[in-house]
Amino acid sequence: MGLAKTEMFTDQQNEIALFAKVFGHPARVSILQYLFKINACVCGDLVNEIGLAQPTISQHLKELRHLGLIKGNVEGTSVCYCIHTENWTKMKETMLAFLNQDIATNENCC
Amino acid sequence: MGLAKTEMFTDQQNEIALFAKVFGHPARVSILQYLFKINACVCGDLVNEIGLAQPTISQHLKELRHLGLIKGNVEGTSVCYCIHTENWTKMKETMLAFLNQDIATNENCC
DNA sequence: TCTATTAATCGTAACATTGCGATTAATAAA
DNA sequence: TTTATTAATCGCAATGTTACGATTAATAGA
Repeated sequence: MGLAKTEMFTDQQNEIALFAKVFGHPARVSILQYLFKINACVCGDLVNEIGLAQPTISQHLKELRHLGLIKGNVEGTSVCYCIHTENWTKMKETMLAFLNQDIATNENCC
Repeated sequence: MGLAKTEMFTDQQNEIALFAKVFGHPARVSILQYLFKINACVCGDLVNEIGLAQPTISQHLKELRHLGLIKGNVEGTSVCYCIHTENWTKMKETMLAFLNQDIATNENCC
């Protein structure tokens, strides 16, 4: 079908999946890493930096913005993007809780 | 097109995206959480636990297995699954490096 | 051997994602 | 006002994902 049956999962599980999904494309990973590296607003040069067409980058930026992980503000004809630090921290807590689940090694097992 | 242009990204970026992608569905998040909670091999009852059809669960398990995050061994007519702890730890390091990127608050910015 | 049980695989329908050319909207500069 | 610049949006083709009924394969138990 192509669409997940979100109603059978908890809000937390759906939230983790939503965040993970947005990291599930190397272009978005690359955009985020670049924004961290530059450590400032980036006005436009993401297209040159990443190497995908302008509409494609714009679409990836939109997804990141809609999840709240980046913010962009208009500056003349260009738009400046940077990491939304508060939301990034919140997202990180959710993801860390998932990744840091404890594994008490079970001997009578696989 | 539906397929990412992986050749324009680093191995690390593609790896992060691959791990994130597999977490990008609540059923797989749920399966992993259950395996952690039970903390043992789970023989078959994932279908009852999650609530999706058997072929669907089997497909999700296959993806988790192919990425190496779980392992399953045959036990009679059933198959027992559990977390692949070494690989989980490796994956965690990769993801943590990405999530923990430093944000030096930039004042002359957004 | 026959039958039940369990899980993988096949096939397919419905929907989502990715990428980009073309266009549009908004502002700046001339 | 006209023209350039920048980024969003539209529209679409190609491909991927999700879900599940039906089938198959493998083994256990009668």
